[in-house]
Amino acid sequence: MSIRKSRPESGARRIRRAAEASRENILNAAEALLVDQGPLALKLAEVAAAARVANATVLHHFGSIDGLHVALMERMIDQLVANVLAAVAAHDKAEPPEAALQALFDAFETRGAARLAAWLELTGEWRRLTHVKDAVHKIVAQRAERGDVSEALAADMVLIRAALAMGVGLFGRSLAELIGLPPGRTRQLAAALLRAQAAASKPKGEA
Amino acid sequence: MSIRKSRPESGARRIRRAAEASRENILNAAEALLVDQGPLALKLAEVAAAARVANATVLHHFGSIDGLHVALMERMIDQLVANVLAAVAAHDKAEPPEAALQALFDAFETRGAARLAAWLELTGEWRRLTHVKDAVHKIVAQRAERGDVSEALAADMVLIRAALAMGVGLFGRSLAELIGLPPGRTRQLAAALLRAQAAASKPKGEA
DNA sequence: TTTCTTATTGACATTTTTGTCAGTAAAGCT
DNA sequence: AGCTTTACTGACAAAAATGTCAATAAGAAA
Repeated sequence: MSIRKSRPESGARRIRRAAEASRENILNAAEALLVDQGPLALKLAEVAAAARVANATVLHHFGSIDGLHVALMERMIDQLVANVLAAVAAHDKAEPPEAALQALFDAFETRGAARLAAWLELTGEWRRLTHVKDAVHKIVAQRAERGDVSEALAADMVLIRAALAMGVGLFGRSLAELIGLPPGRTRQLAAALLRAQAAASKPKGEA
Repeated sequence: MSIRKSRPESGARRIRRAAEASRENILNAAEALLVDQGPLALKLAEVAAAARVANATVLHHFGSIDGLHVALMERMIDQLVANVLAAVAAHDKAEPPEAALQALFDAFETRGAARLAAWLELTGEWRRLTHVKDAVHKIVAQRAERGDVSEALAADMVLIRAALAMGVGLFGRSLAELIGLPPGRTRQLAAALLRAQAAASKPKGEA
């Protein structure tokens, strides 16, 4: 009477990946969930279902649901930082401000980077991720170097642009929809804002 | 043996409020939790404890935890809208742009209005709250009227300013802290940005 | 093939969170 | 005072979410 069923009898043959590949698979599913359903969708069962593995598999690889959260945050932060650095690097080259601005906004809007940031802020989790602080400093340093400006000015630039880009990336689409304007309108306006400032700072530089 | 304890015997005398006052009390506690611990802290038990009532009392007044969430969102939205409208109204009077800008940023930063917005965005809940759409239209209309500009221009102004103010309100403090600048720096820079634009739009108006 | 490692899983256990209900008591009314 | 209404509560039930574990099986190595 205490005999376990010896065969799963579910037709699907079991998939076995390398540990790293499996982690990637799960993180991809989790990221997709976060991006288009919000942080509340990051339940163990939902992630497992989206990744098409058993709940226990997720726990096997990440230890706990919190472990998954942290791993996901770190991966997304790394992606975001790489994109932002690329945007900054692109800034000094051909010097078409448009392209660099687009790249910057893209970095914060694609794949829910802004949503990640919002999540980090709401939960206060970013304080525990050393990732974040290092990344920010790296960006400031690179902007100072590439843009050939003082550290202080670079810090200001990063600060205001990041705040603006996050606001646009997180709320831009929804706000435009609410007001009845096309989805890309917010980005246009934001870019115009930065251009106006750049133009004004040529005669006399502030911020 | 099936006798219930007939006396609660807990020394504290039971507090009985008018229904409306009780709802307010609970909403206040919930709002405080949301603001300084994030949406994840909005559990039934935590809210009840913060409001110093029993779990069942919360359910009695709001039906379910979701009911509480909706009620809280609506109340916070109303507060935010009132503040923004006041800021817009203040704009045409004495015409010190500084004061109006400060009021605008205050509206999005105080009492976690920006955090509310982020929560609404992340969960997608704002689509179900007719509150939001009405409020936005009211703001656009009032800006067009008070600022004596076209509807289209007013819409653009509201769009970009809201996005900026939300970005600043939500991430401003944390970003400044990360970069190593004083907490109010983000607001200063944002105000400077808007001023630069206003200056540039005098000769030829765009956005 | 046989052996070995370990990714994978279902069944189960535990914890957390939400919801129900009958009974209690505080305030207004007659 | 008694009566009525209903805010309030503890005890309990139900549901949801997380975590444990022993058994299974896929792939690589021997």
